Amino acid sequence: MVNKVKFERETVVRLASQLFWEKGFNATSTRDLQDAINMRPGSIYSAFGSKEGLYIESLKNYTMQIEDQIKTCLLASPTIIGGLQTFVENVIIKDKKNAPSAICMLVKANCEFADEDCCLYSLSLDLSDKFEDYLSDLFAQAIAREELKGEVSPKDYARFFKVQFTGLRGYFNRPGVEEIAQPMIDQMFKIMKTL
Amino acid sequence: MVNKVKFERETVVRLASQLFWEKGFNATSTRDLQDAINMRPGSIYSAFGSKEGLYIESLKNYTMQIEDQIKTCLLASPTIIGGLQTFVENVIIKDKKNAPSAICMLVKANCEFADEDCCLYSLSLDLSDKFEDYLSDLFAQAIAREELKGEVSPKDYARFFKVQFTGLRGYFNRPGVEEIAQPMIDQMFKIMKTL
DNA sequence: TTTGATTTTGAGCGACTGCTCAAGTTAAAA
DNA sequence: TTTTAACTTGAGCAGTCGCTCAAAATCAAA
Repeated sequence: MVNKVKFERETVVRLASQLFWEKGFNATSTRDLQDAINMRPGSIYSAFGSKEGLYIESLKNYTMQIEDQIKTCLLASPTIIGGLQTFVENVIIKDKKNAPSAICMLVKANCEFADEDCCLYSLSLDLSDKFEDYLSDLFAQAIAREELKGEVSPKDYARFFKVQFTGLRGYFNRPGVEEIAQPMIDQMFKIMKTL
Repeated sequence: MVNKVKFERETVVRLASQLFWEKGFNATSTRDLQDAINMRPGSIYSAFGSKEGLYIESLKNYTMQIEDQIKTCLLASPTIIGGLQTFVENVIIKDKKNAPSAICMLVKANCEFADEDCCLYSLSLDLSDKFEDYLSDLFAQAIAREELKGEVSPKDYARFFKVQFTGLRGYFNRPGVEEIAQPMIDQMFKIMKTL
């Protein structure tokens, strides 16, 4: 090889991810992306093939980051449910100031792509399924550790978690409701333990 | 007056509403709209001022239709909570086949417009607030009729309802999970009664 | 029937879109 | 130092966008 790429793929994808997360796929122009990731069209298209290609990699990267964030919370908590609650609090309360949007990028993707044949729509479903599976595993462990009663299946806990988490993030996607976030998260976990 | 408009404003706005709801604001081109509402650019722009103007009227119309739908359910039910549950079941289960999207158009709007200065973003917040107020009134009545315990404020019930409803609609925005909708809605209302 | 204010039409403008590719730059290997 | 394959650059293409406006069509009133 006589020459190497000059950009760091991971860094570039994270930057693109931030922009796509904030503005959505359609409202992000390739010029916006050029500025955000500091690459010219030729380089972008040789590295990612298309705007869609870059979006795909951005969305996968986003999902990976979410799972990493959960893993970090789990390591810092003696219980799985406690770790999950910290994660939810971090996302809804702590990160809110800096995050590109209060709403999950996966949910935004699922909202934006109406056509069921659209490959970005199916990608959002695939990643969402994988995330649900990951959550199911966690809840299975939580049941095994007797953190939860287990009268309900791990899958049902995962579904409940996703519905609550998505609903809450949507509700808090606006200014001036910060003070009620903590009690609503407390309520979510209190209810979960009674399922 | 020497000449009258030939289109029916209500019909046109409903048609536009369907298209905007399905595809979102950015992904709906003025050509798409022309075809959907059967009007030429000149007529559209003299009647609505801009694509944004038509969207604003469409979103307001959508919100009005939702409240009408709730009112219909309330009239057919002896209790307020029963009427609300029928409404939720209609939206999530019955309407799913025909509706442009499983996700509320207001939520889609709130997702799509990232810029806080964007007037469509503030509109989505305004309409969402009004809907929450409408729900609060309903829950206040439900408490007065002793359908709910009332240890929690009407506003808190409204918030709970919105979070659950939005979360559920997001979860069911995909094929192949139809059979678990009813139990999840039952769960939502069961939990609400214990608040 | 004629008039004339009003509405409808659609060709097409300027701006912007995603993307291409020839020319320029880079740096390891010869 | 020269060579050369790989990478970067950015002018610019073809297509689409939101929107305008002169001309045609409409129809109640005169």
